[in-house]
Amino acid sequence: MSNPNPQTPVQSVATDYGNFGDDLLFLTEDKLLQGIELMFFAYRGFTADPDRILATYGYGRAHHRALHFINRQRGISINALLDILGISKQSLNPVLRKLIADGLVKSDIGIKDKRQRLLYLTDSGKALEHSLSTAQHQRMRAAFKQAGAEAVAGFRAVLHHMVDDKDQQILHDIKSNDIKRNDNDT
Amino acid sequence: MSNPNPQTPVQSVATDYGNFGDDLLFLTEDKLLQGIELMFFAYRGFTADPDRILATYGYGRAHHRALHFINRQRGISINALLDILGISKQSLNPVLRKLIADGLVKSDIGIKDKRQRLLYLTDSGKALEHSLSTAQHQRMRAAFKQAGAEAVAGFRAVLHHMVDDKDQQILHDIKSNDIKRNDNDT
DNA sequence: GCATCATGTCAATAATACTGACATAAATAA
DNA sequence: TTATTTATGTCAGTATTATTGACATGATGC
Repeated sequence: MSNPNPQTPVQSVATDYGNFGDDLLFLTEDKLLQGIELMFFAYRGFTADPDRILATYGYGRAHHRALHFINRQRGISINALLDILGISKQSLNPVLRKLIADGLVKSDIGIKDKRQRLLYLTDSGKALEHSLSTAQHQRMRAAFKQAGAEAVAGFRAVLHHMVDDKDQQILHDIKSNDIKRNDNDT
Repeated sequence: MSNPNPQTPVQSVATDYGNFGDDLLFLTEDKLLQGIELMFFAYRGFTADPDRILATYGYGRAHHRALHFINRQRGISINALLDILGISKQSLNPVLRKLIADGLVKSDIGIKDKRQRLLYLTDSGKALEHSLSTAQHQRMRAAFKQAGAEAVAGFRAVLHHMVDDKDQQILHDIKSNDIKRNDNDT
């Protein structure tokens, strides 16, 4: 929106280097603008299916995120979960309290450090998490399939570069917690 | 997360067709899971810079979205804006009221239909919107540049397929409101 | 004239976040 | 051992963004 009047086209390249050819056309202002709007609408699609399921159980997106990362890192401590979620403990508290009260999450006292509470999904927690991730996987799988393998690699590359520096370490840690895979990772 | 025990790797292809080769490895469960987490962290990065700016002015993300789409479709009606944002008029009301009271948005009576209120940014509205979009463009431009033109095409393709059907028309309408461009779109 | 439409507004509620303050128990440093 | 720090839990107060329901006004269209 640096263009004061979008009724008239601006195809200038959005760099300090000037435009030396069609190879930089993907950096034009209108391409960036479309990227922004795609992020907005795609994220809405991304959350739509889980949101519908959550609503029927009386949960929200915050519960989803907690379930997701507890499932992802079984036995995660409260502090580690707070770091990933990027919220205050006072914000997480009622979410976690409800999940524990409803029997979806259990909290064990830490082994090495007895101050810690280590979080796990119960069977019903796993069941809900599974139904949420299934819905989300379906949409993503469909998008991946339609776009193709090469597009998916591009999608991953761009998103990865969009993640804030402070979150890169978290993202890395989560992945290194993963199973060693054949490593076609990029 | 359909895998009951993520400690053990599952490389099965996430389709009904079975795995007939490495060409479908981009659809494995762990690739989908990474895609989901990338969306989560990338969206957080995507909103981080504008959020910081908005906070200094006492505005939130809802104000940002309103400013963005009013700037994008100058003279947009309340109803059209509500359709894009996907919220109730009661939710938009206080947001818009504040933006108008603060002199960032002005609302004119419709020309053809005098019931309508057509929304425009004032000069100071344009200024704030510009500072927000500049921050967001910078991050996206950096991500685009680092990932490269081909990756950006893939990013766009995947996100486009992730947008909900009900939003595809909206996305299309917004784009067709754009200036005719050389049309290297896809 | 009368139903419908576009908008505005009030009230009540909910989810999700924040800060500040204080408590407890465990670990660790002095 | 004592003192401090750390991990967690909780209460109170507040803000943003959303919801639904209800009602009002003025313009449009039949």
